[in-house]
This record gives sequence, C-alpha cells and structure tokens, in this order.
Amino acid sequence: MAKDSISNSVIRRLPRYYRFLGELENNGYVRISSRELSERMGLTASQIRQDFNCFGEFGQQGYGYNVSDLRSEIGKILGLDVQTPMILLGAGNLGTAIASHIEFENKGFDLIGVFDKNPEIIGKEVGSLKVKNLTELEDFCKENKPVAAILCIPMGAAEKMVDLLIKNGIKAFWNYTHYDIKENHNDIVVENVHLGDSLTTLSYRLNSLDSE
Amino acid sequence: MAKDSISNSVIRRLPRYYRFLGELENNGYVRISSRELSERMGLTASQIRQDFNCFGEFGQQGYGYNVSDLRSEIGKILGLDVQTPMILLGAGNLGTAIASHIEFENKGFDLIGVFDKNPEIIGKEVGSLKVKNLTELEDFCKENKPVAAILCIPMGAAEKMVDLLIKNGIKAFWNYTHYDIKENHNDIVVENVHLGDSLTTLSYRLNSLDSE
DNA sequence: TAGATTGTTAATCGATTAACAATC
DNA sequence: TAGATTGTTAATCGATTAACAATC
Repeated sequence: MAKDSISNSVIRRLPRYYRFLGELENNGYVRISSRELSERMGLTASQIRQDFNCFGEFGQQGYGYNVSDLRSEIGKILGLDVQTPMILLGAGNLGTAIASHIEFENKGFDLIGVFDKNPEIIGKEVGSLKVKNLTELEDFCKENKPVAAILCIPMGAAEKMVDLLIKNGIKAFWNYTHYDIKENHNDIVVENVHLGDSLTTLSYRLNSLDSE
Repeated sequence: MAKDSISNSVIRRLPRYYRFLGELENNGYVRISSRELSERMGLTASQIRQDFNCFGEFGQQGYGYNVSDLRSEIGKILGLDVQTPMILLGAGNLGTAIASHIEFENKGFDLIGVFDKNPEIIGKEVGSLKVKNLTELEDFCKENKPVAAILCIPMGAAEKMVDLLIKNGIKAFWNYTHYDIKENHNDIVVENVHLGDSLTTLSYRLNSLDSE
C-alpha cells in the first residue's frame, strides 16, 4: 500500500533505481528480482522492496519485477513524463557547463532561457539558446511561464534574485549558490548543490585514510 | 570524548559548519553558543554539540564556543590545513567549469594538472594550467605524485581510467561520472557527484507539490 | 504442484532529540 | 555567587534489515 509521506532517503535512491533499470533494459533484461537488483546496486533486497512499496505494488510474487514496466513506473513517480520549463540564471563557467552537460529532457525539465547581466556574456550561444539580458527576465516569464530555475549566480545576488523569481512564478530551484533559500516561502522546492562541500568531505575522508 | 568512527551524516555537516563559522568570523563574531548557531543553521543545539563532541571538547561551559578557534579546529579535522595535489581528467565543458569555479586551496587540494585526449582541447588554458595529452599522464604522476583525481570523462572511459589512476598512486576520486568505482580497491576514497540525480529529485519534489 | 519471490509486519540498528549534572 | 552553556547520558524517533505468510 502506497505511503503518503516519502522519506528523503527513499527519494534520493529513486533516480539511481531509474538509471540502473534503464541500463538493464538496454542490456535486454526483461525481469529482475529484488535480490539480483540489490546485488548489482549494493543495497539489500529488503530495502528495495520497502522502497518500491512506498508507491505501490509493482512486482509479482514468484516472478520479480518487469524491468521495463518498473522503470516507467518510477519515471512517472519522478515526474519524468512531464517536462517543466526551466531557466538558467548566470551563464558563467559553471552555468554554461550545466546547461550543455545535463540532459534536461530525461530529468523532467526543458531549458528554455538563459540569463546574465554581464554585457560580455549576453548574446553568447549556450547550447541552442542565446543568453538574454537579465532586464528581459520579467517579460520572458510572463510570456513563457517557466516554473523552475537554476541559480549559478554569485551568492551576493542570490537573495534578490530568489525573491524576483518567486514573484514571477518560479516554484523549483536548483541552487548552486551557498545562499540558503528560506523555505518559509510556501509551495517552493529547493535542491541545493554544494560542490565545494562535496570536495571538502573528500578531503576529510582522504585524511582519515592516512591516519588509520 | 572523541569517537573513533564518525557517521556519514556527521561528516556531511562538517563543511557547512566550517562555512557558517567562517561567515560569523568575517562578521566579527568572537563567541557563539550551540543554541544561536542552531537557529542560524536550522539544526538543533543538541545535534551541534553531539557533532562537535565526536572530535573533542571545543567549548566552554557557560560561555559557548570561540568562533575562530572552533573554525580552525574543524578546518584541521577536515584536513584543510594540508593541500593534496590533485589532477583533472577530462577538460570538456564540465571539467573546465569545475577547474575554474572551485577554490581548491580552501578545500584541501591543489590542482596541478589537467588532462584530455581530444586534440582540439589539448593545449587549451584552464585556469593557470595548460591541458596535457593523456599520454603524458603516467610520467606526470611519477614526477608530481598527485593523490587525488577529478573524473569528468565519459562513463565508458571511466573503468580503465580508474584502474590506471590507482596504479599510479591516486587514492581519492571526485567522481562526476556514473561509473561505480568499486570500493573493493583498498585504501581508496570516493565522492560521487551525480548532478543528473540531483535534478531528478527536484522534478520529484516539484511534482509532489502540485499533487498536494 | 513446487519453487520462487513478493508485500508487509516485526526486530534491529543508528541517528536525532531531550534532559541534566558538571562547570565555567 | 548566579546564570549560562557545555559535554554526555538517556529517551525517542526513523530507517534499515530480517522474517515469513501470501501468492504467482
């Protein structure tokens, strides 16, 4: 029976399930048991069954799961069957790399606009999009109704930008800045990417290795 | 009393403590209590004290913590007082952005080499470094002894690359590919960055918002 | 049918929170 | 000293693992 509130730990595993099932499907697998999947992914079979059962019953006793069906179910759960229009704020090194490196279509989004305020960057091509002047942002939002935004701007500019974006209908933030988007704004979701913190934990673990 | 084995949850919070304490220090704070820090960071005071006590006693009853001392203690715990030589494999969009966007010195690393196999990329300037041909990798390692590596290469090339790097003395991987670095290699640490998975969870949460 | 494997409940484990004596 | 706040133990909460009846 499906649960109503899903824990963060489960949510974080879903994209990985989706990826692994995609690979299995590409390799011609038709069925898979929780046990075999658990061995491939380095999890326990129990955990996998518990995770799936948060959302419904996708398997069959004695058989396992149909790879293709399960994948498409998880895709639907993740909202990958809909593409949410998304914009990028800040087309510096990082913003540009994100825009061209990520396959937005597979991830439930459609990148429809890129903005910067640096005159040297405005007009540049990023993927198939031309970087627009930030002054055009509000008009663009009225016309194209983006719902999600990537923040690749300096931390100092983040607070005002978030307020502006929320006022213009943005509900989802993929946040590469260290600015803490207050979730007291209602009906807003935020995913923070702290690349620096990620590298810092690597430093910690490397140093713990040495001192063992 | 300091613990010997630190949980992953604690480790992931350390860089954030370090950042917040840095900001406090910059703003002239001399002391801070676990209670005030907890309010700023959105944690509980209990958790903060528990976290710090994994590593020792850094506070003073009735007073709190000295901001600057605490920050430098956490910096030492994270290994930020040492700079580990690091190389980057793959100087495409993403690799280039990482190399120029991240402040390696603050994170315990020193980026000393960038490699690619694409002739159009070799020779290009990335930050203050010139992209080298991948064929020079082994000689470079013998001479400069890098210990950490960033993987920004295609997934298909990852397995062989990891083996080669381990053979040449690399012990820490900052892995942007989806290749699962088997941690059966001993004395190896890995930090995975799955940007696509991160975006996918945003899609999930955005869609859950709508259906509430 | 017999064997396999799920869905689900119960047991365990670990992380977070609460409480408070120690002490600055 | 009195007040504040730590370090640390105990209680709670949540997530993972184990077990097994249901069933394909």
